[in-house]
Amino acid sequence: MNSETNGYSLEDQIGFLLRRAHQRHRVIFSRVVEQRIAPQQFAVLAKLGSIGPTSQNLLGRLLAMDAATVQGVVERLKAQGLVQRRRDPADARFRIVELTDTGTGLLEELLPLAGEITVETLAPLGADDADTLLDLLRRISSDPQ
Amino acid sequence: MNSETNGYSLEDQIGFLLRRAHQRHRVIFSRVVEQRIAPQQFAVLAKLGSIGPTSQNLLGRLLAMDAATVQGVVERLKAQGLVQRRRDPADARFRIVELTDTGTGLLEELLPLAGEITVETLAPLGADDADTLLDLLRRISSDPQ
DNA sequence: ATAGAATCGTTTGTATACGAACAATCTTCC
DNA sequence: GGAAGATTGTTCGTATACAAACGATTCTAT
Repeated sequence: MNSETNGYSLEDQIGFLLRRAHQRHRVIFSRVVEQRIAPQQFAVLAKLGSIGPTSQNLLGRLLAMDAATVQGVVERLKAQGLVQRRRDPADARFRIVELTDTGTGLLEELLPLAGEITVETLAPLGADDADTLLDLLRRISSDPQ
Repeated sequence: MNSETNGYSLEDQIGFLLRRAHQRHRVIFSRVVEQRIAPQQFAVLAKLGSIGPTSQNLLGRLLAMDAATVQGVVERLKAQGLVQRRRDPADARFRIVELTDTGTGLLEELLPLAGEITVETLAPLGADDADTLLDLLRRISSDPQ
């Protein structure tokens, strides 16, 4: 089996291209925020900043993160003192996650940089193509049937 | 700070959309191959199938994987008996990775399914839009400056 | 020939991701 | 009011991903 005997080209598969694009994004993210925070950790801070204190599970759903994954992300944020957790008095199952003052401070510092990350990642494209790409990605970002 | 006081929308950021699209792809991949192999493990098998025995590092470069990452992927493939490793007699630094018969067999079984994964992932789009998406992704998949 | 640079691969530490099993809690519904 | 079922969050196991430090080996320039 070799390249002559099959027509499969890894480099043309959507999975490979998504992975590459994501890699590029991570590098840019990391550089722009100067390694001060990891991407998903920032996503949690941003979401908390826009909707306020929330249960961990809802947070996960809003950010498209697995319950086990949010757990880890929130845990790491807590270890850095950026968020805190408390039980919901009305329902002891819930754990309300909220920004600390430190977390709010960092978020306010980083928010202005966030748009820059998308712009830089899309830099090889013109404005129209960039919009098209975002639109097409939105259309395939729904859950599979 | 809340949604009224800042114009940042996480859901419109390229990183979030790439992540979501990648998630969708993983789910489809996993279902189509019936959990018989992980995505990057399949990528290694496919690459070995098309170019033959290769050093681990070159394999990584061709697949856009970090040296440490390929190491792990190859290790797991080896544990399953799908590839084997030997030293390059000409240069003792290199470790040549090659498919075993079992690995070749599995690859031949799965290759026909591979195209299906891309097709299903792109299913929400028409043929033209799908081509456009692949093209746009290719253009932002290069390494950042 | 040899010191210094470069390359290859490994290991360690950190950060996602997700399936599966589980305890605690809450809701439903008889 | 109590059993059955649903929901929330945790833990465990596995699979990427990548930075950084490292040992072994090879190359390069003198």
